[in-house]
Amino acid sequence: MTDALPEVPAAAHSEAATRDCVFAVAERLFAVQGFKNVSVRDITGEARVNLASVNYHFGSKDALLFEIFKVRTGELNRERARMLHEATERHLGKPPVRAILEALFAPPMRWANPGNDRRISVQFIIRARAEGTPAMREALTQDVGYLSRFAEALCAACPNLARETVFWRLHFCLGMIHNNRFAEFDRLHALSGGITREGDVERLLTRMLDFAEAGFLA
Amino acid sequence: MTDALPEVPAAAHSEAATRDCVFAVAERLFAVQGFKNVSVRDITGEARVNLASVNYHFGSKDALLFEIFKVRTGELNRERARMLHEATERHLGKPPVRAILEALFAPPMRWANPGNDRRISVQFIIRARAEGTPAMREALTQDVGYLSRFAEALCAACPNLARETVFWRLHFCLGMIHNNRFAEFDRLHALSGGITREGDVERLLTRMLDFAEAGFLA
DNA sequence: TCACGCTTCAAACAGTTGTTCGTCCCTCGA
DNA sequence: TCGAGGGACGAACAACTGTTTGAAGCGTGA
Repeated sequence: MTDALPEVPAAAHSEAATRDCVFAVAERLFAVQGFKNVSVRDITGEARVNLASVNYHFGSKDALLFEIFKVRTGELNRERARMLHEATERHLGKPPVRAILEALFAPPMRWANPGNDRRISVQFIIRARAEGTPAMREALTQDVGYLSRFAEALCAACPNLARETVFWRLHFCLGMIHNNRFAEFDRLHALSGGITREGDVERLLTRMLDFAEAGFLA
Repeated sequence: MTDALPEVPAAAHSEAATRDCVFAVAERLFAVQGFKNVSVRDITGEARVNLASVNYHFGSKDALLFEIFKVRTGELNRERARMLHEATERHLGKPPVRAILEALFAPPMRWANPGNDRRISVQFIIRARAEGTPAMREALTQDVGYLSRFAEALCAACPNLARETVFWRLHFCLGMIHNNRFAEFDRLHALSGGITREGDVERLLTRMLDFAEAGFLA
């Protein structure tokens, strides 16, 4: 065991390099292994920073998780809101169902494109939703704001549907997204005998929109 | 702290009462709090049995989780297969899409009915799928058998669809089910302002079938 | 009555966890 | 040149983790 060479001494930059590095490594490890399966030592070890860095820069391990969650969901929701806004303008205030759903589906799907930097962020968000802490769940419940805009747009696009029905179908659509985890893709791949490839994200997005749009207009 | 009264001394029955009790308590705690958030001491404490019971009866904490998972998924899949078989006979070997999807959706939805004993089992399965251990993921991948029967039935019911498309849409349907967690219902309830009640499970099942059937026939 | 098995029990084990402490380094402004 | 302060560092802490151990309790059949 002579490979414990310190090499570069954690890059003693004056900027907040260690903080960013901890953030990035933690996001990746959390996304792949889950929150409770990753220790502070795993993070600081892989990031080649001191053990105390997490508590110094973020306060606690839970606060680190919550910070990543806040940042990433904020980015995602802003992008979704932007696309919904564009669709609203493009369709003169009354976007059709498919355009609304595209604003909901496209950002996470495009970010999850293999090779995209944000791919791991999407996986983090999906996992965080599944095994979130009480603090995160509360934040999600209060964060209902951006989603309600989608709900209202859908209600306007489907005036013949009861509001209750629109909310349920929106719930079903969210389920379609949140099921797009690595493990689920692997399982689908095994089930289909290998004919389902997720390489072409745009194609998959079209598939999801076809399915969800038809379901919404049922 | 004088309330540590032993009361009934863990019910020294001759049958495997402790084993069953550990099984039931562990299932409930796992379902509500997640696997890593529940310690062996939490389980044995709530079950009022000795700490070593888990390792004695199940071998390890992981093996206990895996055992619960095997039992519950086995029950669920058998019920699904039974309903698919019935639908196949009822429709003379060619069940329509809706009947197939009902065989897939109805068992977990009916079990999740408030007041049903199996409600907590459904929540356990959903959570286990989300944060499963590698052993469970492997079991799920090999367990593809019962699902492939659904895939084949759907292919037969939709001869105009490409097989690839059928598999993807089946994947979307599974996402709709797996999103039915307590936390998601709470969030939907907050989003809709309280108009979405999950009390009537049959109604919800109908909603899911309406949505999924239309999506499949798109 | 004895001895054998299955089960339960209290206690301890060794390892890991998140967090905190005091010290050192290095940079920037006076 | 000096002093100050933000940051990194190694080390230690106390709590909790899953698991193991050896003894004790227990009912059953000989």
